[in-house]
Amino acid sequence: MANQETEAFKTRVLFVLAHLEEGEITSYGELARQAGNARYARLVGQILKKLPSDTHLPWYRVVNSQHRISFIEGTDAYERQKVKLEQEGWIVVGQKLMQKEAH
DNA sequence: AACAAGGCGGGTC
DNA sequence: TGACCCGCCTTGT
Repeated sequence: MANQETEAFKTRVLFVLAHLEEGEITSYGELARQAGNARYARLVGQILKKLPSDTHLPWYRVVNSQHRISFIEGTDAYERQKVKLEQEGWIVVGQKLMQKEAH
């Protein structure tokens, strides 16, 4: 993938991310797909990882395809994401994310 | 230059 | 359900 293309891809990823609404979640693969390259899920992870810690972007609305938080359970990052999601109506059952009201 | 590791995903057994 | 493997691309060493 050419450098220029990579940049464009990143830009689209951030754009899609910025437009996720409260309570909505997506996966790395899905985000990659929406940004135009379904097979760059890993790249999405790297992009999110590099976001500034004070970013306003909803990085926490991105989970993996099994609907699980990708950080290792118990780590700070994991807890931060969990808290954020819980504030938006999600709960962690077992390791899986589920909506609080629906069922 | 070579290799390992990553906030992954899909498929198989 | 869980443990693998394999493809993907970028980054770090």
